[in-house]
Amino acid sequence: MAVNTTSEARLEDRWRDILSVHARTMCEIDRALHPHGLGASDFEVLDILVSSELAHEGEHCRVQNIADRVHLSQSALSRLIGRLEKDGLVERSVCLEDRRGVWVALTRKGRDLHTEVRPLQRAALARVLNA
Amino acid sequence: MAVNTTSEARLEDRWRDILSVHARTMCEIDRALHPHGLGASDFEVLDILVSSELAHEGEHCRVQNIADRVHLSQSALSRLIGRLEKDGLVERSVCLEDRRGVWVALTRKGRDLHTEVRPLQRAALARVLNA
DNA sequence: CCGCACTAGTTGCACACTCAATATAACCCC
DNA sequence: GGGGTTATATTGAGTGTGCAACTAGTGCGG
Repeated sequence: MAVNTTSEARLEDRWRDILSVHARTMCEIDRALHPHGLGASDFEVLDILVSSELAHEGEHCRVQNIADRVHLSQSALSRLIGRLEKDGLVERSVCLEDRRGVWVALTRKGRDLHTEVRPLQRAALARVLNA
Repeated sequence: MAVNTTSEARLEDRWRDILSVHARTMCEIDRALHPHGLGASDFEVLDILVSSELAHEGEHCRVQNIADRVHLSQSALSRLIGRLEKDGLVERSVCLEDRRGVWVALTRKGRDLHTEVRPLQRAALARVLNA
């Protein structure tokens, strides 16, 4: 039982740690990106789109593919993409081969903004995670 | 520069890891506690109150002391305590020695609910963190 | 070919969160 | 001791999120 309670305590400590690091990093990223009109999740989606472009040369990416990589509900992601589109950072278009799906593609503006703010996000990561 | 880019990539990977573990654990805890009318943050506050009771024998705790331990804004915490009070789990009273502050004390119901759901939260932690 | 189950994405709704402003109380220094 | 500053907690406004319901499209089996 003693073992059990100490292992439980370790788990708790670890969880507290995760909570703390998560909160501080999130906050730091938001602070760095907010002046550019982006939140942490917005950047994450932009980042995924860029890396996806590099990976398979395609300019577009299904919403589904983004959803797999980001920890957001379908609806939150849908609205997030809606906001990015409204800001002219991405474009949506129906996927012809499966008309249930929609393609999401970066615009020039989106790509530019990403290259602009990427260093800021990385710096924020470094500040908190290397502390 | 090569060093720089790989260390950056490590940072990114670590961040992705934190994000993933955080999301899954949060979700698991919420799922376990929701049937009892609590969210993860609610439980965390209850847990803090219990441990504070054990620590210095006092039955009450300043809002400030809770705020130091939980990653929420002042206003979010105030409303959270308001909800707990509405549900009869805690009681608020003005702090006599410093009348700016307010005491927060567990009710019997709050203590009971905590002992009831604590194992569930621990189990959720174990499920995700030991995976 | 039609129906039926399944998948992809969006929308309505409720709710918790943050930021900024506010109220009240305490501290402090002249 | 009174006026300015700081500390503590609450409230108002705006926003993002998750759940559940919904629409549209696919594909399989009879």
